[in-house]
Amino acid sequence: MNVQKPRTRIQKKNRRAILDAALDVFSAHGFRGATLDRIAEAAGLSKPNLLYYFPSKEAIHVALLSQLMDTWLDPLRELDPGGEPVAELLGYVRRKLQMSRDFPRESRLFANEILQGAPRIGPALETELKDLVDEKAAVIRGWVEAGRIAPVDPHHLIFSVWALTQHYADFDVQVRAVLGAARDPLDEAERFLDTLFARLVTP
Amino acid sequence: MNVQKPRTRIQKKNRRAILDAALDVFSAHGFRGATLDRIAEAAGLSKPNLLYYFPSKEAIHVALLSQLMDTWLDPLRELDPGGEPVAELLGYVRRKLQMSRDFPRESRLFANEILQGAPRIGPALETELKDLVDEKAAVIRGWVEAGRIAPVDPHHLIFSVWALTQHYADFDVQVRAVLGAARDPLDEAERFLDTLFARLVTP
DNA sequence: CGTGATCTTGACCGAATGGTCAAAACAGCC
DNA sequence: GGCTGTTTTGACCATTCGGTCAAGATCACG
Repeated sequence: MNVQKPRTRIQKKNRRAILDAALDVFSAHGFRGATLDRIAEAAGLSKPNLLYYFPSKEAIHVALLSQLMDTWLDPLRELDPGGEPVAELLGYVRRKLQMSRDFPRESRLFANEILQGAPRIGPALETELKDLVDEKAAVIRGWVEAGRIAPVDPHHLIFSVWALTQHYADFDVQVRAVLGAARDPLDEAERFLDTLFARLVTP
Repeated sequence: MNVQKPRTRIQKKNRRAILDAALDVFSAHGFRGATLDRIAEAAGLSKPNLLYYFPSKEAIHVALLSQLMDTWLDPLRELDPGGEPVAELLGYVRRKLQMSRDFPRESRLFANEILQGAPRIGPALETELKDLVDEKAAVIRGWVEAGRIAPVDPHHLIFSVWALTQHYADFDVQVRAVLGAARDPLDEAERFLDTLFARLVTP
């Protein structure tokens, strides 16, 4: 199976099922903690059948990560240099938080990878990621110099968006343990982060 | 070896060496990714010798975590209800960031545990951690109601301190990849976070 | 120095795990 | 129905890993 693009209906369906199952297992147990048997079971396939569609456990992991990188940066890509600065930044925060809500598994998969020192997507960080961040940081710096937002380091501003939004996905267990069952973390986070970033960047 | 407190000199030395080596390995590879052989090698002992001091891999991990929980909450414990609110909060941020600088391995160990759903310290989150946070949150709420700091949700304020400070330890690889080799992330973070929280809580 | 307790290790074990393979089952098409 | 390429699987393998054990080395102390 060195098929890059699934051709048949069955291939498309099974590759989807495998990647979805693998996302479950990898994000919950990390790369080493995940086993092919568990992934196979979750996907409703036999282990050899898994390995018919992907050459190795590593290949599944890489497939997930590279697929993730794309969508992961979308919220930042949408930051519009021509828009109203404060509204643009608050919109970015809201979009990023929405990703924590919609794709917590992806967030944890990413967190796991970075925590282990990014052995598989290290290179992509220094190219794809850095390039995009530098580009948007320049935009933000422009806004600062024009006096349209308060003076802040653009890179660390972006880091703070990542840290704060991803925290609610990655540390979900902790957040819920502290808040108690009655409260909705993500709902409250939306209001809190709105306030936080509004105070931070409004001139 | 059901010794709780090391008695002899050798025991003290070797248990220290093991826990330090285990911290290295666990924080870098996660629980499942860590092997007794690696830990033993890093500690300069043979594997059976390891298991003379600790009954199992799990026991080493638990020992690390419970030892960690203690020091991990120190910065928050020191938050003084009688102090000047803004200075107290900024001091908390600075202390917490200092922990990311001094104990990045511990931070990653903790992050790994929470990411996996806190299978080993889950209970401690809902008791020890929650109790402390609730207590300090009440203090902060008092400050808000007295008009001494700007109105913010105390729990999410604390979460934001955790998220922002731990991000620089846990996602170090990513931060460095984006910033480039010439910049010192922690140094810049200190100034940035000072600004951020000052703007957030100053009435 | 002798002796009992502490410490260390080589050899080994069973279970789990990533991966292989050849053969069977199946799908699509004439 | 028969043929070809695709899909599925049971049986199997080599390695890794957590953990055991019995015997030997070393230490503390009278």
